[in-house]
Amino acid sequence: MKIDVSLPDGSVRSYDKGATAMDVAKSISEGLARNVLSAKVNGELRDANRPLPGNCTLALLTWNDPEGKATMWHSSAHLMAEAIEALYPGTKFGIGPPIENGFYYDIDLGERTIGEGDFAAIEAKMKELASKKLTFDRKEISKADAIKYFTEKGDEYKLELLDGLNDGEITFYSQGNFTDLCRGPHIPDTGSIKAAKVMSVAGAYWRGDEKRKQLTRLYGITFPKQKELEEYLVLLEEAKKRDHRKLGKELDLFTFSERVGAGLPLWLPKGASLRERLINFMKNAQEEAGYVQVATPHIGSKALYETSGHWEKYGKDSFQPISTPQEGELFMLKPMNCPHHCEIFASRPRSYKDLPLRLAEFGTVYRYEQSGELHGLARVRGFTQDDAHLFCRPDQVKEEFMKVIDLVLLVLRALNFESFEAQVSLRDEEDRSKYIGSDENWEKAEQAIIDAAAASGLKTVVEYGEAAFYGPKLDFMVKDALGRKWQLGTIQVDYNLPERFELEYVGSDNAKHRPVMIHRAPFGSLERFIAVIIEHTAGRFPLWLTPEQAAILPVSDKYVDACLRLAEKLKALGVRATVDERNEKVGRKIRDAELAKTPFMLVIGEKEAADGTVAVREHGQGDLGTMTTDAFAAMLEERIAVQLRPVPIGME
RNA sequence: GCCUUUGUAGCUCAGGGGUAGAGCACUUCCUUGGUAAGGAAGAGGUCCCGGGUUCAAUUCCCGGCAAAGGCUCCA
Repeated sequence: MKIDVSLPDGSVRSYDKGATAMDVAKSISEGLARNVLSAKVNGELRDANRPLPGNCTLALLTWNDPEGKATMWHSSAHLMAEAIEALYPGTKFGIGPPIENGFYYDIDLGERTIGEGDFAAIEAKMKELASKKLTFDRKEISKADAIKYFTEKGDEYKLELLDGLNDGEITFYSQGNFTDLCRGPHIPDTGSIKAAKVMSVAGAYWRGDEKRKQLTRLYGITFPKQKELEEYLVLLEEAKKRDHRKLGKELDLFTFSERVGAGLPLWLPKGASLRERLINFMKNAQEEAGYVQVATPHIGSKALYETSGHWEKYGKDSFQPISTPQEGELFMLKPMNCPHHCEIFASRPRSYKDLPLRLAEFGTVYRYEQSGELHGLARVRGFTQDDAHLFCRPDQVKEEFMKVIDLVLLVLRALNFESFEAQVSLRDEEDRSKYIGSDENWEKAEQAIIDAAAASGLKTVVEYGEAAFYGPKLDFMVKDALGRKWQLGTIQVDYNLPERFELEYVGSDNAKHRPVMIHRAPFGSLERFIAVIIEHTAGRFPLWLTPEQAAILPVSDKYVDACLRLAEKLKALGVRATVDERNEKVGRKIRDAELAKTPFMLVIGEKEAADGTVAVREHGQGDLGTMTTDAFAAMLEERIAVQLRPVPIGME
C-alpha cells in the first residue's frame, strides 16, 4: 500500500502506508529532517513523527515557520514543567501554552514561592533535560484513566481541564519523567532546544477569573541556537532603551503629574511642537482629499450619548456625567466625536449633491480606562484623535473607503513604517449582543470593507470579535523597527449611527435617503501614534517632524551674537534651530546635542562668523565640513522632500 | 478593577527606628576653550499622602494615591 503526499511546492511523492512526516523530510534531505519541528497535514497541525493518515497534503514546519516556533515553545513549556517538577516536587500545573515570544506555564507551588533568584536553577535543569534528547510520546487515553492519573497525582487543575473534554479525544504527552494532558503537537525530541531562559514571573488567575486562585505564571523562551537567544536579549535591551516613556522624559516631550491625574499626558513645548506638525501634516493631506474641518466642544449632553448608544454600551464604565446647578441636567465628557458630527450633518437639509461630506476634527476625547491599563502615551484617559466622519451615499462607500486606505498608507509611508498588515475586524461569531443595529446593516458594512480592501490590493487578515459596537473595522497594524506590532489607524463603515440619528439626504429622486458613515483615524490617536514613532525611530525623528533640526554651537561666547543672527536667518529659511549659549566648551555642547538626538549641529567659530558659513556635524555621522548657510538650508529642504515624497503604494 | 513589586533632590539611584546621601542637572565665580563631559563654590528634600505602633517613624504596620510587570477590559 502506498500513499500520495502533496507538498507545498506542488510536487506529489509516494510513500509506504504508515510513513511519518519525518520520513518524508528524511527522503528530501537529512538537513531538513534535523530541522523539522512539526507538520501540517491536510491543514491540521500534527506531530512530525505520527504516521500520515493516508493521501494528504503536507507542510513540514521548522523554526522559520510561526507554527513551527509555536510547537517548539509549547514543547519548551513542557520541558520547563519537567524541570520545575524535578526541582519543586508536588507542584501542580495549570496550563502552559506558547505565546508570541516564548511560552508560559501557570503553576501552583503551594506554600513555596519562586523569584528571579530561582530562574538560573530552572534554566540549568531545562538545559540538562533538553540535552538528553527526550522524545515526546503521544498517547491516546480514556477519560477514566486520565482522571485516575491526575487524581493520584493530586492535580486539581488538570482534573478541571479534563472535565471539559470528551472521552475519546484526550491525549497525554510524555517526555522523560513528565506527563501532561495535552492536545499537542510537539517537537520530535528536546534536542532542538539549545538555549532556554526563564524571563519573568507574575501572578495570573486560574482560567483568567479573578475570583479564583492566583497561580504563579512563569514566562520563558527557548531557541534552537544559543546565538539566537543572545540576539533576542539584545533586542529586548534595545526595546528598553527605546521605551517612549523613558525617551519622552529624556527628550522633554511630555510628562505626567499625579496632581493632574493618571493617564492625562501633559505636552511639553517640544512634544507639543512635534504634535502640531503631525496635525498640520494630516490637515494638509485631508484638505487635498476634500475634507472640511469642524470643531466641537469637549462635552455633550447625556441625551446625545443615549441616542448614539454609547451610554447604554459604556455608560457605567465611563467618566460619570457632569451635573450642573440645574436639577436633572447632565453632560458627558465626549468619548467619541461621531455624535457631534452627526448633529453637524443634521443641522440642515442635505442633498445627494453635497455628498460625500467629509467632516474632520482633531477631537480630544476622554475614556475611563482601567487604572491597570494605563501605559505611558500608549494608553491614556484623554487623547486626541485625527478623527473624521464621511457621510456618503451607499454607492459611494467603496470609493470613499478606498480613498481613506490611500490616506492611511500615505501616513505610514511618511513615517517610514515599511511593514504593516490590515486587519478586518468583524463581529464575534457567537455573541452578537455586544453590537447595535440589524444583521442586514452589519452584513452590508462587512461586505463593503472586504470589497474595498480587496479592490485596494490590501492583504488582510480577518479577526472576529474585534469590531466596534456600531460597525466593523479595518485596522492597520504596523511593525516597528524592532518587529513589534502596534495597532494604529482604523477605518469603520457604519450604517447604524445614521439610523439612530435619523440622518437623511434628498436623493436625485427627490426622496429621503439614509447616508452611510465612514469613521476613520489614520493616526488613531496622536498620543499613541507618537508613542509608536518614538519607539520606531528611537527618538531620532524624521527631519520634517523633529522638534529641533539644528543646534547652533558657538565655539566661545565671542561668537554668540553671530550665532543669534544665524538663528534668525535660518528661521527665515524655515529651519528650526536654537543657539546653545551656555558657557561650555564646544565638545560639551556637541555631546549634549548628540544625546538630545538633534539631527544637525552647526559649529560657529572665528572663521564661520567671519565668512557667514556653518561647520555642519550630523547626528551619529560626525563632521560634514563647512558650507554656506543657504546650502545648509537647501540640504535640509532636499532631505525633507525625500522623506515626504509620495511613494507608489506597494504592499508587503 | 485584581495580584506582585516600587515610591528618598529636577533626573538616575544609595541609605536606614535617633538632625538626609551620591552622581548628573541647576545657580554663581574662574576659564574663552574648534567636533561626545574644563575647574571651584553654592543652593536644593513634607524621604508620595493619611492614620497607627513607639520616648522617637522617612524607615515598622494599616489605608489611600501613583508608577512598573502581569491578569481582565478597550468606543
